[in-house]
Amino acid sequence: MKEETVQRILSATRELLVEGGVHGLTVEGVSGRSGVAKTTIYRRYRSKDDLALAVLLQMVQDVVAVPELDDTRSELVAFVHGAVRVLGSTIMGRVMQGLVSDFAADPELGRAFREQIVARRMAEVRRLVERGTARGDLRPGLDEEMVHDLLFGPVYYRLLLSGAPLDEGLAERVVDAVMPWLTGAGSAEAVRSSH
Amino acid sequence: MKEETVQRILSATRELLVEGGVHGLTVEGVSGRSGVAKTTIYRRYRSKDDLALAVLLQMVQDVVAVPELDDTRSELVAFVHGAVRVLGSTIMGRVMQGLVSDFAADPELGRAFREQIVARRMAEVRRLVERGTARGDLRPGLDEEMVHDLLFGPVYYRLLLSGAPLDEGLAERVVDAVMPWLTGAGSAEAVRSSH
Amino acid sequence: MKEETVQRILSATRELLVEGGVHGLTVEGVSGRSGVAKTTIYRRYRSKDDLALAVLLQMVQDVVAVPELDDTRSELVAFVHGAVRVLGSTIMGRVMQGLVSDFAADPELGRAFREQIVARRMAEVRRLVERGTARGDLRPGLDEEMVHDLLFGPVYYRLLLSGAPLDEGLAERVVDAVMPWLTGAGSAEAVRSSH
Amino acid sequence: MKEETVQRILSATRELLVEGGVHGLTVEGVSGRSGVAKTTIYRRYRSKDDLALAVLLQMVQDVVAVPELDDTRSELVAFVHGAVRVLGSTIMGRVMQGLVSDFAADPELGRAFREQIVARRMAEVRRLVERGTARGDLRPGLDEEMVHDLLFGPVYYRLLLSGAPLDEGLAERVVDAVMPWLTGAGSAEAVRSSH
DNA sequence: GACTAAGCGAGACGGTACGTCGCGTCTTAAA
DNA sequence: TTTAAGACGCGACGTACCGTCTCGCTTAGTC
Repeated sequence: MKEETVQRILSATRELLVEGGVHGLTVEGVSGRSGVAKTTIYRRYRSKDDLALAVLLQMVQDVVAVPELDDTRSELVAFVHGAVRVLGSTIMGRVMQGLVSDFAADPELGRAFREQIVARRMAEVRRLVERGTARGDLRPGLDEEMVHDLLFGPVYYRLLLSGAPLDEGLAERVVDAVMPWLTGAGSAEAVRSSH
Repeated sequence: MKEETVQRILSATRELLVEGGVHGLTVEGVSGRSGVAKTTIYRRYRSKDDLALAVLLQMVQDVVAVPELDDTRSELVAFVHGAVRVLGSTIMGRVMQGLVSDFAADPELGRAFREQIVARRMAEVRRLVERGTARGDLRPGLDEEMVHDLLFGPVYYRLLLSGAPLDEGLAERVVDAVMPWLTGAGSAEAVRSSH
Repeated sequence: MKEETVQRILSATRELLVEGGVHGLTVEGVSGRSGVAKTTIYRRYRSKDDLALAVLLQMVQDVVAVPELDDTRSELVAFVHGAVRVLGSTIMGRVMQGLVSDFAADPELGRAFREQIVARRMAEVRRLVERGTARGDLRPGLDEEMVHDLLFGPVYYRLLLSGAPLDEGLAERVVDAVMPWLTGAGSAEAVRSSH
Repeated sequence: MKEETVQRILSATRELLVEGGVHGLTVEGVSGRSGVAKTTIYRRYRSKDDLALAVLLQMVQDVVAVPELDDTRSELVAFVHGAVRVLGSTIMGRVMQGLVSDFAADPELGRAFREQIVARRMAEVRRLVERGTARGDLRPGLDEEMVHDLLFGPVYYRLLLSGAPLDEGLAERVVDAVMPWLTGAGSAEAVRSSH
């Protein structure tokens, strides 16, 4: 399969996504704009969501990587901030909004998304948590999945449901809210016994 | 419009939502099953999403209410657990999955959802936080929106993206993770200075 | 269903048939030329062959009728000549050529053709033969189906296979060749014993 | 082109024709089943009909030949019966049904068919008529083309249009119906003057 | 025995049309 | 007036084959 063809498809897809989101994306449109036959597109992508996902994955490749910093809090902020930025100021936000319903409707697609994005993010969380624990920044015994959900849940909640802005300080505010639990400064037990 | 007609429409809609989610919901189907003409349905609901939203709102009416309990932690757990339960074990989960993309695509719809559901939940959060602060359960100066996002973000993240289960203990785990921050047991400053 | 719509469809179909035969007939083309949506066409006609058949039937309505004449030979000539003329000098010839393969491929279509055209023609043959026998023009005991096949077989053979022309005198030549058998002037037995 | 390749192509074609007629024949299918590349097939056959015709011709090679018998009637019966049999009980019937429309659509193809099959049959008719006339079995001055049309027209009419069966006795019935005219036992003039 | 030229397999590709789905609009007649 | 009934235009879907093309890999035939 010709590499050039793939690139033409993805470029056209990206353009159409910018212009009208996943909703405005049609295989016919991509075919028209890219000059690639509809058949050829279907040869490679099962559906228009598959196409959109491909673009999304292309954009996310580097988002997951988090540089090693001095302290865990900064690393977490950088990590979350990566998501906030890409979701808030690129087309990825709109694409995510448009795709999310299809993750549930098309199991294959959902699986792809979870494997490519959620799982990677999860692995990164695990790595950061381990490093943080080793450093003594974090308390031992953390439930990494919960860490993950708490860090990114709020971000996606805003993007998908509440409509609240993904602003600059968001990542920091989220991390700071979770930090006390992460460090164990105020354990659940302590809290429960505090009244 | 006759009340009975509305009820027949909504019943049929609910049935179809159960059977095939938002994706399997078609105005034609509702018309066929309810015996109400398509025209009549369109007179009342701008689109099929509008219909689905109507059903969703109907189901949510009572979900937001949280009984007054002895301590704030229990109240929060009850509050979050309400969402976990309704999203995890009724059709509301599937309906939400199916609707969420349309909230971004159809502004009117998104606005309706935010006003009817997000805003109510937000108000409830505000009420709980105020009461908790008054009681001394919570520290003063909390950012209610962040509280809201932290409590519900993880739940929706699981439902919509990670596919992780909405299990029984989820609400409690989330609340316990946020509590330290809520009580101020481990302030961000404390954390930052802890290394 | 609006009568006007049907007429627009059939007119466009007829035009396209004239221009390119059944091969050049496409539902999309009919839709484009008639201004009737493709969907609507499919609502009424199962396939493009069904469409072509409809046009063909429309043209044939009056072909089968044969006026009552003085003698049977003239009636038969008129009958066969009707077919020769319509197949040789209208689009019906091309349409028949284009459809015939589909009669075998699509049973429904073949059945329709046989019921609407073959069976009617057969009935007419039967009528003519009976009248002829009653008159004394024809011998009794004729196998009407064989009469039918002998009168029209050669015409269609030329149209579909040999490519020989459907000229003016054809009907007469065919009838005259069959007449001896029809009248019994030279019975098969006589022939067999003649050498 | 290697002879073996041709054979593999034709075998696969024959199989596919058996399974689904001309309609079920696709170049892609032939390529797949024969293991011969599509390109190679197109190098040799202009279209799928060309392919089907090739198979058809291969089968017909020996059908035209008629053994010399004692009397002309028997020869004609044998001749017609050859066609009835091959069309009625081998794939040739289905192939003919499938190809006939293409004879009109593709001039090249139609010409090939007429030259290879119709013309040969025509020549054979001419030969039989000449011999029959010489023998005194047939009257002089016969229009051989009409003889041809009358003998085979009914057979193809049944195959292609009326759907009537190509049964055992058909050839004999057809020949017996034409014999009076062939022998001149009842001349057209006689018939016309008979009332 | 190496060297070219042709024939071939593999399969990507542009293209046309297919027949289907569901949308939302519109018209008509009855209640 | 409101409704049921349903025809309609429309846009897109995903599929099937078509016939063309390019690319290496054989495989002879030629020097």
